[in-house]
Amino acid sequence: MAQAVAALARVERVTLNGLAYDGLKRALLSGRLEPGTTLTLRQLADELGTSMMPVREAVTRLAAENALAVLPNRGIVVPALDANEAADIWEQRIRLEGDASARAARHADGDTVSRLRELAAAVESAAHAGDLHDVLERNSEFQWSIYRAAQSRVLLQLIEILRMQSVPHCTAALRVLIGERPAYFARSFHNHSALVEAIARGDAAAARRIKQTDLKEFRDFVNETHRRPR
Amino acid sequence: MAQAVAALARVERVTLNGLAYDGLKRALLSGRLEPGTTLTLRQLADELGTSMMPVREAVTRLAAENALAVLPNRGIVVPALDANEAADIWEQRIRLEGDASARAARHADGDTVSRLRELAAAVESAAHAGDLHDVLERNSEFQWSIYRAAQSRVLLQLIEILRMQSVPHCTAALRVLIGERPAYFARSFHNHSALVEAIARGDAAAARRIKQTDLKEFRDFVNETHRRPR
DNA sequence: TATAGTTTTCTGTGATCACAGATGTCAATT
DNA sequence: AATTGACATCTGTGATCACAGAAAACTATA
Repeated sequence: MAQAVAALARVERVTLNGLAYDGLKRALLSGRLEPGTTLTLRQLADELGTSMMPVREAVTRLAAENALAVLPNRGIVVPALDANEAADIWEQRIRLEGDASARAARHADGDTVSRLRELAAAVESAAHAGDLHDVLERNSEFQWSIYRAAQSRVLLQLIEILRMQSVPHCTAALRVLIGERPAYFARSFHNHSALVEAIARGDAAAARRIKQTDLKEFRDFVNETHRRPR
Repeated sequence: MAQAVAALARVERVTLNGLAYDGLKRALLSGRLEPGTTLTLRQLADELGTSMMPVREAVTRLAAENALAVLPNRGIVVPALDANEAADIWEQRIRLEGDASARAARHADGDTVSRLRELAAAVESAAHAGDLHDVLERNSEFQWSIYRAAQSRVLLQLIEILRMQSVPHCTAALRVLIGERPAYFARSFHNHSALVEAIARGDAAAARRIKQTDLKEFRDFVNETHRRPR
């Protein structure tokens, strides 16, 4: 009994280091940080109310994953991707997130499916309400729920790494698209419900295809935006 | 001119942190660390002749990549994989290392090909000489040269992450196999030269197929060994 | 007024120390 | 003799400080 309690208590050990890491990761994955944004350890430490130490380790971890870059004596920067790197990342994202969607279709049980339906509905209602920040937040929650449903730590790790590099590259384009191409989002929501239904009936091939089509469309929009003269 | 010198000097900035990271990464990728091996920060710091600080950051980075695991107050351990994780890693390794081989076939120039021929020959001669440590070392060098020839930072990053988790899982099996199944290695060398020749003639599909077959055979051997009662 | 040289400030890096939690040792107790 | 308790030792975590390098600001010079 005492052992069970201890096991529960040990589920997650909170460290300032981990807190800083999660915070930065969330900031990257949610698109709050764009390429070129510069940070400093002391500034981040002040924001967290801690010393530089925990922030340092968090930044080091993210730098190891190429999500941040540390400039010798000039701060920390969110790196920009060149065209080749971006293409490589898209290729792998499309494959891995397609894989994860297919696996989700194979592994998802009834509870997971109904949870996904709720999340997809939440995205759509947020879109109708016109709250763009809320749309992005809930959309992110929806997609990660699918990837978690794939029940593969490895897949999740690889997708996280690619997304942390990819999302900042997309956010500027995304902001433009939100203003100019609301039609794109409507289609994306249609894909969402089609994806959930494919998962619901265990159709792995369809789930992969829908997710990959969705990602490719998004990639093309992002590329188109980047090609524009500013 | 002074700028050129500065640019050269800036190519790589040596930090103790990076030194410790590279050292541990090499140890993991070369199979010198097996699952269950425990380390401590102070011990590693003593070995490097530095303070705990650089080692800490290196370990944190590797822990973020799931190559090491830090136990709260009980040291650092090389994690063991369960069957599901191992299967997932194999699946992704086979895909990504196949991708990399195919890309190497598309991108490799004459110099790279002749370098690969040399490295493949070096593996074979080390095998005939019977120096097992040397075989593994040169084999590793050969394979990474192919992956570098793929000219994709992203692919290389993902392969590194998967290999750091996978190699320790394989080493115990590998040691057994070296003793009992030398025939396996002979076949592996044949695959090596076939792979190099596929790359030389720019046959991406063949390069992928050969690499994937090679990896699958190795995976099957490792699994077979793990299934044995000890 | 423009430019070259100096200084000041800010950066990440590394060392040292204090601390709390977990483990293992050893003795006292039943 | 087995078990429980206290204690010593080990661990990673976090804070504080010193330092060298790079950029920026400032000053003196032409």
